[in-house]
Amino acid sequence: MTRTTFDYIPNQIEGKWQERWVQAKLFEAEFDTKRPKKYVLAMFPYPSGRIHMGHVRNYSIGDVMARFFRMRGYNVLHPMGWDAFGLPAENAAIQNKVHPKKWTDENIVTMKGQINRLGVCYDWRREVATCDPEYYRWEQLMFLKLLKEGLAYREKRQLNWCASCETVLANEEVVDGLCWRCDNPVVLKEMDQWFLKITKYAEELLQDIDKLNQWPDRVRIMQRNWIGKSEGAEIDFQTESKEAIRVYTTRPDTLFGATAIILAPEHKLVEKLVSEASKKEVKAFIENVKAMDRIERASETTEKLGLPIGADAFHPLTGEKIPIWIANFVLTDYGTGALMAVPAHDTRDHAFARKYKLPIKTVVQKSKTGEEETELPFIEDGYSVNSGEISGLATAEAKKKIIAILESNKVGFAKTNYRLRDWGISRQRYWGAPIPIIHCPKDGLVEVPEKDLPVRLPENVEFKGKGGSPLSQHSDFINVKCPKCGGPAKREPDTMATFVESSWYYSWFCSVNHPEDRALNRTECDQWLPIDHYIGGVEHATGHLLYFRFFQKLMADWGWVSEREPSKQLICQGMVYKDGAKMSKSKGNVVDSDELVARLGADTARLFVLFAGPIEKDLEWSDQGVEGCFRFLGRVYRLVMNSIQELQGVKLDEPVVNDEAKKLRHLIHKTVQNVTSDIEKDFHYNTAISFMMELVNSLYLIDLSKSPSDVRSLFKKAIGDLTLMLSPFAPHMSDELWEATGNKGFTLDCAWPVFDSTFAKASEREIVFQVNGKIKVKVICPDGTPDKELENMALANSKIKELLAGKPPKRVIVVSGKLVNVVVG
RNA sequence: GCCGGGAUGGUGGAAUUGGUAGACGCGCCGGACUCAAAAUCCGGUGCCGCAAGGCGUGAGGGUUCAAGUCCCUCUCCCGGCACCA
Repeated sequence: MTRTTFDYIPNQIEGKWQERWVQAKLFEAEFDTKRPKKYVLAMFPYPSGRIHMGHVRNYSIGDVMARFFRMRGYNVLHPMGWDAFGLPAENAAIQNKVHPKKWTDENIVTMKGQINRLGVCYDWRREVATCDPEYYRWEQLMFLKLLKEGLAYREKRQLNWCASCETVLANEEVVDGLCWRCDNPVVLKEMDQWFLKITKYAEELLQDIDKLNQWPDRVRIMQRNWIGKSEGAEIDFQTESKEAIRVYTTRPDTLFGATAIILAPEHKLVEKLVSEASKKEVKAFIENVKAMDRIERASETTEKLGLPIGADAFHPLTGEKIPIWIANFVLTDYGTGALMAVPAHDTRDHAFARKYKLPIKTVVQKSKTGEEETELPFIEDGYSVNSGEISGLATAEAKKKIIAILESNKVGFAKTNYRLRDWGISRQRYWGAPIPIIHCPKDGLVEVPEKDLPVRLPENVEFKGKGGSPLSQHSDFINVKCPKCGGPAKREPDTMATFVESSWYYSWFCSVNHPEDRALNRTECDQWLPIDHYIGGVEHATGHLLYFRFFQKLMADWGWVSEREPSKQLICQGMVYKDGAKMSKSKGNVVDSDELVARLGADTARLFVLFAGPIEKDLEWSDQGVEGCFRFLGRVYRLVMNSIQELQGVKLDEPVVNDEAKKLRHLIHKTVQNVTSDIEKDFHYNTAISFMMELVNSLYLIDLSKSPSDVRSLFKKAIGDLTLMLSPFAPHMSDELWEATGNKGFTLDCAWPVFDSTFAKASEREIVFQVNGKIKVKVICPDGTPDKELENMALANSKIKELLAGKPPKRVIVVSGKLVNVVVG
């Protein structure tokens, strides 16, 4: 049989099918109640310029899912859009004098073209770019709703400020404490900012993590830690001034072991309580701490410094005097900004007490009777001692009881704390959604009336990179009339963080046509949500992936949607590396999607990123590996094309009589079974592909011209099933082969191949005979050979007999269909 | 420091509940085709050994008839958090 007549030339195949798919509106999804739904979503990209291999991998993973589920009979929603606001566009504007909108729009056109050349099956009717006023107007409405509900508020916070550029910098723009653009030192500047009260949902966000059993454990753990729930108590320590110091502790049972009260240097009471004698020293200490930059101060390795302020507090239960200190490691914004130091039962307090010679008082011991020595610091649970009424109680009991005592004395109460902070959304930037607020000298903060939404970004703006955000310098935008009093007022110059846009885009995709009077169409959202499979990088674990859960809960509370969790399953794909480093322009190890597609085709590109390893693991790029995938597709193409002539008129349902045919039938059914289960079971694409390769390798060994009719019939079935199974991975070539083998339509509209488990089961098995666990003999037996028979065969085997040398076996272990292990002494 | 995840041939990676380690791909070696090369097709390929055989899943112990898989100790690598009272 001649096998080199057909060349696999992807360029002649792929563009043609991409056009046909669009013409046929093949990827447009409409909800229908007759079929089960699947919402497959890959995290939408920032339109940075061109897509990179990480995108290719991300979208290929989703595309195979979408196509597979569709062939399996699901109604699949598979949309895509653009996270279009953000800093790089503005930097491009400053550096290259391009308007951010123009820059963004052009990038979207480029990237959309690149994605389409990969043949990804998106329903582009649902596309959204978040910089579209029709999108962000609803976000502005959400902000106003949050404000009304007290879930959006304004507060002073420190920001990175470059005095030279006169601008606020994002954390990632501060490189080693210097401005990334001008290399001048970055300072902290206190400014008013808007916050969203995500902490109100801390408990629900935490509780619901338990429901996300199809999310990777590491992400669930990261979110749990990020929310950081801790249970304890707040306790008041009276002072000589009128005001008590309130501390937070997770170990109220160690109250009797407190030998110092330590305040954050910024604590409000420091000034009131400081003794005349210590004033100067304390002031210097505070100045010193403030001079330290944030990163340095937050570092655990920074030396722990403290200073007594010359005043005492009184133990709430014993009245004992306890010195008040300030220390650099006490945080203002956690708990109450004050703590009781219990040196005997806290590692850090212990070190602090030893350094400054504070008394160390043991109030918890290891064993109830105290016969076992308690090594300090003893931070585990134990039994209270020297603790008045709670002495003798186990830690858990002691906690409960001491809280009851504190509550009855009105000096303390149980308290739950979270490490989760409210979400700061103000950005002193142009390229973002304006915050719909007006500052009126008379009426204060005034909401922009809903009828005036959206607050549009002005287009005629200058980008100098100096003097603050361009919006704050844009007088037409800034100077407005107060909606309340009509007097002169100023518009809020800040825009919203782009994480706000990406917190709800997935629900926008549920509609093709959007209602004019509401953000979302609830019916359509309820039809499609939650996302069934959400695919993206793990770097969003405690950012986007927390924010979008928060927004889903908000939207559910507003009655916009029913579901309280946005995504059932999360898949975090690994990163793409080359030469041991992340692909980046600066390292010069970038592989361009378009170039690859032009040279070897989209199908090869897709196949490689899926075959090179499991989707959740990092992937090392290999040009030779890519070639291998191209070779495989070429092999498939030639196999099918070369068989068309031979298979003319061959029927699919010939009775199977020959052994060779039976073997082939088994192989086909086994392959369908394995490919199907590998895709279904956690999307093991790499092994699914390898099973198809094995099938192809076997088919190549069959010489059709010499084969009986049952083999020819099965061969025809094999290439049909193969074409369909390959369709999600290499859709262009599959459609081409499907047509070439005399079929009509698209493989995506075909049903996924099915297998018969009786044929998928092997008729023969290789049985291993072991002596003391070492493999000695391998024999082929019919499937289902009884254990007893296998045992007899092993014992009768000449080789085994020889090894036993007449000794009687001590034990014989038979594992059905697998092995016989003969144990001798 | 704490919390996760890893370590398998020359290489990317496979291995249901403990039951034939190394599927599939790459690379390499050989063969066919060709004047020749490329492409293609076929075969071989964990290590040591001529062979019989032995040794092999980061290191060392253990449990078991049987361990990549379970338990203990350790080394190294990657990721997250980083004084959270």
